[in-house]
Amino acid sequence: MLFQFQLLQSELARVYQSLSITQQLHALIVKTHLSNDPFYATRIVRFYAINGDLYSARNLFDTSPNPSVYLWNSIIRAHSQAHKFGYAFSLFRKMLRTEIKPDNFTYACIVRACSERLDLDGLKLAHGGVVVSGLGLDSICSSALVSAYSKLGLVDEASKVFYGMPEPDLVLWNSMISAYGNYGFWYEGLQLFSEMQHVGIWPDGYTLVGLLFGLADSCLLSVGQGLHGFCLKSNFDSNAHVGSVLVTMYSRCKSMNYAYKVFSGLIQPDLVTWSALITGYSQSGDSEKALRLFKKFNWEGKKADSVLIATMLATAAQFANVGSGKEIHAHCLRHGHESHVKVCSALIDMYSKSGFLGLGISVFTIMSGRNIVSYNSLILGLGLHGHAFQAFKKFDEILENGLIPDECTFSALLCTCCHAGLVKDGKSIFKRMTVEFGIQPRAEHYVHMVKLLGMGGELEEAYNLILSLPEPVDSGIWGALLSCCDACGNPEMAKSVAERLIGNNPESCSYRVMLSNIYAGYGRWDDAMKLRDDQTDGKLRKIPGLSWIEGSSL
DNA sequence: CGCACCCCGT
Repeated sequence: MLFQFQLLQSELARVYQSLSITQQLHALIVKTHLSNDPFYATRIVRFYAINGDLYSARNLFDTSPNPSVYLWNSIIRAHSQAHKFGYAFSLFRKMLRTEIKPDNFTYACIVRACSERLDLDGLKLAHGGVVVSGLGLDSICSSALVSAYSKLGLVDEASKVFYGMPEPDLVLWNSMISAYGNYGFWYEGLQLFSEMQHVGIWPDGYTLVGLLFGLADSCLLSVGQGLHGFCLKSNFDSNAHVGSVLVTMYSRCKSMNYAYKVFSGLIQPDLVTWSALITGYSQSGDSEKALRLFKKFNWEGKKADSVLIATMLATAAQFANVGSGKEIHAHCLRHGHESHVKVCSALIDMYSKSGFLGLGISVFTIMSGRNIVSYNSLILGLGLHGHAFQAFKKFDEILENGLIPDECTFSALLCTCCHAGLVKDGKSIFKRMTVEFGIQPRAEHYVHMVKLLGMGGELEEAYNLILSLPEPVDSGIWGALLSCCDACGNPEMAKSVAERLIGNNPESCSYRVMLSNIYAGYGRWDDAMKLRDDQTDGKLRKIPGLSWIEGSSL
């Protein structure tokens, strides 16, 4: 019987995902009473989880007499990977009441779950649990904590965890480099890149993905090329993720020739990589090429997802003619993408930009399963095109239909007010959101409020609003103020605010990038380039062993 | 006997 289990298990590995083989295994261990051994139960629970049958997994778990820590971990992980966080946490609480103590894997899973459900309070509690359990110096928990804090925007918290570790392993270095990368702190990333090699840890594909992603928005082509050279030398370029982030990096730097070169060197570019390239062309204004590539993508029998479809609709919106937009619309009806929020709002956007707002509204009208999310898309669609009155009418309709507006609804309404310059209405809807609907404003709401005030000429009030927020203030909020200053013809204020930010964060380059992008957006190329040069000026030389990065050519 | 942490697109 044991032999039969092993046979079936190898069969399972061969066929990759099979619910029926899992069920056979399950039946087998029940028949042979092997299900009393948590080792077998653990494997089956995992197989059920892979096949998305949480009900059977839970059933097996509940009938297991002596769950081991492994079995607990797999059932908790099964639920949290399926985003059933409520079940995952209640299982965890149940586990705490048993003899079995959670281990580093349990906490890593819980920590990750907290970050995915954007639960900072939960994360802090879990962090406390980690420390109390004596796992504060565990590398697996620490990596999970670094990533989780970074995902919730708390890079400083992440670095506190990182620097608390006496001897970080490769994964921990990677987590911290990615954390910096997520927020465009490329300089900090490169410093770690140098340090890790100094202490004898060799980077892998993850390291490079984190570094390159951090570079993508800063338009530092020479540094990107240097790292690209490093990838080639270390054979990381065959790594699909590295290839994908290289395409993204070059695309964002508007260097489509390089992006295409990397792309065509990949053996099997995946959906994400195709999207990165197509988006690159679309964003660089070459919508013809983006459309041609999308057709090629389809000819090769590949399946687009809703994100790519939304990108294609945005691409089609760039054409004066509504024809290709309608083609993409037909494509998305054929493949059932029209139920996606992003696709719907892209459709509404595409039609209204092509001069057919009516068609956009009818997309909303005929779509099935209209909910608060679809209302949000429509409100945003109306708002983006200056139909503020209709947008507010739709808001009333939401309330009349007994739907409950969410934070995105208010985001769309605030955005509407921004576009229409309705400062008073914006202020009042912001107040209603917090007072009447009890919604805690998020960074995006403040971004809209800052823009609303700023574009209405009340730069001082916008500035004071930001100063009244608790630290750390999201850099996007500052970015909104900076672009308002410039748009209001007050680039001097932008400069002084940005310089103050740069002064307060001398080690961080992201504010330089922001100010540089503002200058670039207004065609002030000299100012922009100077700031970008200032980013690297002398800085790379300060990092030991990295002087090769700049000026290395491919 | 063995679960695992880090990475890509608007």
